[in-house]
Amino acid sequence: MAGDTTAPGMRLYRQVADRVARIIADEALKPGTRLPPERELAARLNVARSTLREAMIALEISGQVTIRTGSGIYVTEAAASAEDDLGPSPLELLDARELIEGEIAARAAMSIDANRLMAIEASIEAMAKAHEPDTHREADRAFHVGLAEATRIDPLVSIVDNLWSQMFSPIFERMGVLTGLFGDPDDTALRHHRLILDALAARDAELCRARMQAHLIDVRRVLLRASAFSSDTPGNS
Amino acid sequence: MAGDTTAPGMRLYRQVADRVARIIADEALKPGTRLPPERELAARLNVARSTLREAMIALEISGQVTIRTGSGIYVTEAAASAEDDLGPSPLELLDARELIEGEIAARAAMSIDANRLMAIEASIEAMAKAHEPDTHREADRAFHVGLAEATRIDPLVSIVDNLWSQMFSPIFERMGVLTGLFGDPDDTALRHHRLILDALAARDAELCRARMQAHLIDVRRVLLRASAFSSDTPGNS
DNA sequence: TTTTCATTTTGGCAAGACCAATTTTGCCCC
DNA sequence: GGGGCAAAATTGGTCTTGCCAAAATGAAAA
Repeated sequence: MAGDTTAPGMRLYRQVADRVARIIADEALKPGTRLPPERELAARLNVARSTLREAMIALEISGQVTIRTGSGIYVTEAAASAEDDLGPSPLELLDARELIEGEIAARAAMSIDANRLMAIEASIEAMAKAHEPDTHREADRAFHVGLAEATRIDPLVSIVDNLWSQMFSPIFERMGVLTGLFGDPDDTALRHHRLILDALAARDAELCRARMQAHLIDVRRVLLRASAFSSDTPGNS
Repeated sequence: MAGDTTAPGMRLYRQVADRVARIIADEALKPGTRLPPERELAARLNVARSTLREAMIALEISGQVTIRTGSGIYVTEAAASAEDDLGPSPLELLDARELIEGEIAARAAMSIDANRLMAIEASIEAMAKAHEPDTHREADRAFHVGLAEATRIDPLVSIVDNLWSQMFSPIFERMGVLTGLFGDPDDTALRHHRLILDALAARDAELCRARMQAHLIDVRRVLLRASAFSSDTPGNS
């Protein structure tokens, strides 16, 4: 995978933006460093200045560089670490999820309605029938997000959704954990989801919280076991 | 030129991007709608095509439009609601904060070290000495974020930080609530922060949670009182 | 009606020119 | 030598023109 970073079909300004971003990362340019002038960069990358310019605007919008009229283009803080940002460690994410989703489960038990209950049940069935990791994972996500939706507190939905997305950051993928979670022999996750659903239907907030926490602790167990096959420890950095 | 929406000092491509975004919002263009061709748009807005092009790339990067070579520029889903997206209602955000920050406080009580404790104490002192709303608000933020940091769970820091940022979305500002919070006669928030600090120093998790929740409930009270002066009710859409 | 293909439309990219903000340079004066 | 100031060089900002390639269009052919 040492090959090109960008597909040849992609528009030039994107390829250029990627290349410049890579230069920043590779040469470990400190925040505040000034990039070569547009004209020079354009010449070096064999593109017109207009194209180079579009690329820089793309980088500016995504917060990687700051353009100062008449002065130059400077790399920002975000850019320096953009490349090797592995995100929070999976275990840390699980810490956060245990703390938050436990409460969400409890709250959901009190505020859930029939429709949400059905939606969550549907996600469980979908997970049971899933033949591929992707489908399985998506159903899993639907369950946890659905629980957040049941609280009727929108910000919580975003938070759970975000935490979930981060679970599949590069480092996590590299550990091959998703397959580990999917390949769990008797699908403990599925069993746990069903247990939570029962508690939810019974409107038992305490039980919900406890079972959700137990579920996430088990995810941690699977996670640790899966990462044992990897040479790296899952600890951050 | 007609009354511009954006400051004249801003670079043209940004002004153009804003104007196009406003057109999309004003005319309520549905996702999938095709915008006029670049040449035509450029002419209508009195800018060069290259500039119009930079603006469209900015919009593309920020996910508001999709550009298809040889076909046209189409508005995406995100764009349609971008303009009138007031974000979650403040009360909803408080719901989320009560649920999450209560647990964070409890957890912080168990994992905080001397340094974090000092940092949090510093934020309280800063808030006490604050003469302007901005300074006061910043110290307030430092307190809540500091608490999250004390848990040593990074994702929680991001979450608290985000929730805090959203508290000051357009709708919230419009309600003049920040001044309301700042102008609180005897600064109840400051008193509450001190109480939480005490519980934190005593490593009393339960007390921490309770006091944090009490604090946020009080914030809600102030919030509601402040919004009473507004014609709009703070309820979500 | 369906298919094919030339035409038109639309975005993609390049090159050159000039303007405006900023930075640098060099000179004058103290 | 040091400080201040103005010209010059540097650098991003914008416009214009030109041509190419992909996609959509519509007429002609099957």
